[in-house]
Amino acid sequence: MALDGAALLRRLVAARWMEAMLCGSSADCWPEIAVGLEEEVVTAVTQKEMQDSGSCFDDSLTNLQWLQEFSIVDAQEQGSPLSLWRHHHQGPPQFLNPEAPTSPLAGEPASAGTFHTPGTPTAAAYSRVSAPRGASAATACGDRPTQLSCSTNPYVKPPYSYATLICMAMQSSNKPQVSLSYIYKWIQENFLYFRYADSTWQNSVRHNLSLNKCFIRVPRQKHEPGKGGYWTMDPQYAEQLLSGAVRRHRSAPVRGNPTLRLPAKQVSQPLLQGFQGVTETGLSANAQPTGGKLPERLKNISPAACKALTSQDPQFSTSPLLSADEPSELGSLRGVFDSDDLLRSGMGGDLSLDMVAPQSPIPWEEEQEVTYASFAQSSTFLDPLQSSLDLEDETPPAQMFLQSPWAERDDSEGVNDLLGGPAVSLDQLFDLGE
DNA sequence: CTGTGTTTATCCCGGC
DNA sequence: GCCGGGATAAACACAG
Repeated sequence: MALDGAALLRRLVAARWMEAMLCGSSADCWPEIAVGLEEEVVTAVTQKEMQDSGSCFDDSLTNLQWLQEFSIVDAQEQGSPLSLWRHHHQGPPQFLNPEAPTSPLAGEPASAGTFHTPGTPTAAAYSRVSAPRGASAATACGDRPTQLSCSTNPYVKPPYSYATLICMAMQSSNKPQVSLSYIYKWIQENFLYFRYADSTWQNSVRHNLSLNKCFIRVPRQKHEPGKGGYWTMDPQYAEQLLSGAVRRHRSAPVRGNPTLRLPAKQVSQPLLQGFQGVTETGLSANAQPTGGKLPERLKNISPAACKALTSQDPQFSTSPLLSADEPSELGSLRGVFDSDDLLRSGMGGDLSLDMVAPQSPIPWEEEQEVTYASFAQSSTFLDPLQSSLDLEDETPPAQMFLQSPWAERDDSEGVNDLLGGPAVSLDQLFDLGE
């Protein structure tokens, strides 16, 4: 799959932007981020050009001086880094296109330790989980401790209800309906927690799909191979959600976090240290005294590998901020990264939401009404009966898609073709018109 | 057998 | 304290 410079930069900027947003003391992070980002872009583009000499790349895209001038402190006044980019380049960035992949994961695998989810950084506060205490603090902002993201920290359960997660998956698909396996895949791809958690969360997803009236099962066509049906969202309930019927997710019990149920004797030392760190920072009060289950993937991690993992991967890094004073830190962060501001800036043309979503999970936490409104108004959720008529064969392309759902796609075989659904821009989703 | 879908029960938490 | 929403767990049925 071709990865042009535009898509590359889009992802890198988005990823670094989210890192900065989630960086607790990130007021002056951007210059550092920009330097690193510029190096990344140049390096990647060079490699790209070596691989594909036929492609041309806008030099302006690698000029990140605008980014170095950006300060998080000024974010609320200036808008996003993207707005600054526009200011410098006097026009909409060309790398913004609605054909963008539906997740930043394609270019930024979780293993890279970047933040994929522009969700509000309330996840850590939500579950009161901190990263392994003994882990090194690899950060995106020099030696500053990094706020941990629910998307990159396997200890932090996302602050979203399962219904929300399902909605997010549905939205990201740009498809009228999605399969259960797609929902699984999307959640796992976007939230590291669910990669390492045991599969009980999948039961919860199924439970939610069945129980929640928002979700409608669309039977698979008889001639279609495969198991199960498709799931879509009822616009009627989306409307209800729009009217405020949906509440924000309450603080979640921590009992579901499998890493917190690990019997000490089964846990390799770095993880155990992390577990102890977790329990020593106030988590124990919330933790359930249930028996431990060690996620299979973690069971097989040798101490050495685990040590390497925790020392190299920011997702396992520790953050002293995520402890007693975490709420206040996150509160301030939430203010900086307030999604309403994000939307307002998008309405003002300062921020193209295409960059933030729906390619990736939206900051849902604070403005679910808004985002659910987007569902109500989105063409993504169609009449299931009508949708079923338009259902395309999922099998071969879907298998490919599920194996690499966020892989970069050429326009010629764009996501729309693959997904069989209409492309929904964020302008449509959020109805940003006056 | 595995994945999917449904149902029931229980617990936790926040709001009232 | 009660109630509702959400999470978790489990059992069961069904289809491929």
